[in-house]
Amino acid sequence: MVDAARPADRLRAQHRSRAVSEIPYSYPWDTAASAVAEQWSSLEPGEESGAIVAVAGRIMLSRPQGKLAFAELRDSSGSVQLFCLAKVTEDFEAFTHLSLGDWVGATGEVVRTKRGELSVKVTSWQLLAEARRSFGDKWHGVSDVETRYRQREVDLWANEESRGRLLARSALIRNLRERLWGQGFIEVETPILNPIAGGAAARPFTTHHNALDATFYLRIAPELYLKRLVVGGFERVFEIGRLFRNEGISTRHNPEFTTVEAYIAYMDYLGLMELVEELVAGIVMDVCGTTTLSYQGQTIEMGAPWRRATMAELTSEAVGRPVDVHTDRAVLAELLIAAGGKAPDDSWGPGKLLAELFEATAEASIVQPTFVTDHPAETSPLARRHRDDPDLVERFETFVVGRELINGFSELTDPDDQRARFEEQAAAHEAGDDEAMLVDEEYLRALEHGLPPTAGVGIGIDRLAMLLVDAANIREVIAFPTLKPLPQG
RNA sequence: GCGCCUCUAGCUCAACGGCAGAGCAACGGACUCUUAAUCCGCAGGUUUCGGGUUCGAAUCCCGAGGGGCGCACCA
Repeated sequence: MVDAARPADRLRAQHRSRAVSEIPYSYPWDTAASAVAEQWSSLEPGEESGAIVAVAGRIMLSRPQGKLAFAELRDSSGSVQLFCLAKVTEDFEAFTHLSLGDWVGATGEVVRTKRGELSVKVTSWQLLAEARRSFGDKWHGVSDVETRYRQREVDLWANEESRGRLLARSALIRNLRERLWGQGFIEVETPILNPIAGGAAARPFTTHHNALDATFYLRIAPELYLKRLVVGGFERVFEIGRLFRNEGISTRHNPEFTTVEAYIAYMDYLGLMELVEELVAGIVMDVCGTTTLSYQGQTIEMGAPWRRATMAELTSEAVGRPVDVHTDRAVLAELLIAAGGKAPDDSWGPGKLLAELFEATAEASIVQPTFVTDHPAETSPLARRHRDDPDLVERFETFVVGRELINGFSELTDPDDQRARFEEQAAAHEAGDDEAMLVDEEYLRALEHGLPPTAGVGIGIDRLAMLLVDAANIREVIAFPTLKPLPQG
């Protein structure tokens, strides 16, 4: 648990506080720990390189030994040993009293010790920060989950795997950006404070702007704004950013989470599926070095192409009889009840029933990346109607290990149809569905200026990161996951 | 929101109705090639909090709080 300084920690601070007044404002380091290992790997035991380097980092282990002292210094690139001698090292006595966790800058010659450890033979060094609190057991690290999430700085200091997970996430986002830039996309930013929370079905967070005396909602999706930018003439746009949904927290859900949404003019959902599987497979290859992932004991093949099947096909397969959006309502409702799904509501049409039936039966059993396509129009108010069936839309969702990872479609460009769909949603909202959308007049006006045929997609970055690093819990790939605030006092 | 589990020193864990302990780190000391160094010494606790049962509670019971997992919610 988080706590004020306990006696042992206070003692530690008192003993060492004298040194803090001498902490410099900068340190002129010139060599990363990993660079020492790479450049002087051929030094023989006992050999001295003649090269003087300055390194900086955190003391992870300290082994003072009389007139000698060894310490492991870690920076963001790796670790290097510091080797001190009373005869050579300035302020040697103080060095032997360093604590685990202290930050130090050190200058000296690169040598390999008699016992074969590549080291910096320190001539001068400086304390850069003292660790007034210990991080815990140098062997076991910190495993308490609450400490790991609430005090991520401690987790990162103590646990190599935690550092690796966040680094992989960073590599993923960088790779994604570079790929999209390379394909002619421009990166944009759209409002997080929205007068209407649109673009998805979810309960929003509410806030208030004092000067305007207006209610705002934290965005639940950037979709509508991004399409307005396409209307404005940006033919390929994307945004990487945080979305906020006021719903339950689970191993797969954090109230604020990160997605990339991308819109491409002149493309439909068929072209988009190809773009998306190539994009994601490429990222996985670059970050992991392979497209074959091991996730929670299962082997996942992320290489393109991915399986494609319609929602009706997969649902039919799962329930053992053919069903689709034209199947009689009563039959679908009965199958849904039999499958133990959500209790059917009288207001639900066959589209909603089919979607629920899919979720209750087929969804969880999809392990390998699969494009589930051709959703009911009823549950997809922003997607364009299917060219072969007006009760369906041209949409896909990608599921991996039973989870929705990606959602995309041919965008609805017709303002009249969009208004009709909004009005259906608003009616449902009126009837008590607080996740249904409202009519967004600003968006409708934008469509009236002309949205060309466009395909759009959203990818859950956190969930993709979970796959890449084999994390069972979304909190492992979020630096500071949402937690219940601790009681005051 | 519901169910099950869990909370002991800075960290990792013992003690399971009978004196609250160990290892690590911290603090003091010895040691001229260490690798989780080794050795000697010292200190560190309202056992998450509040009630109750009992001669006696970290341990059993009730309540509160934090956390984990599952369910629900999440197209």
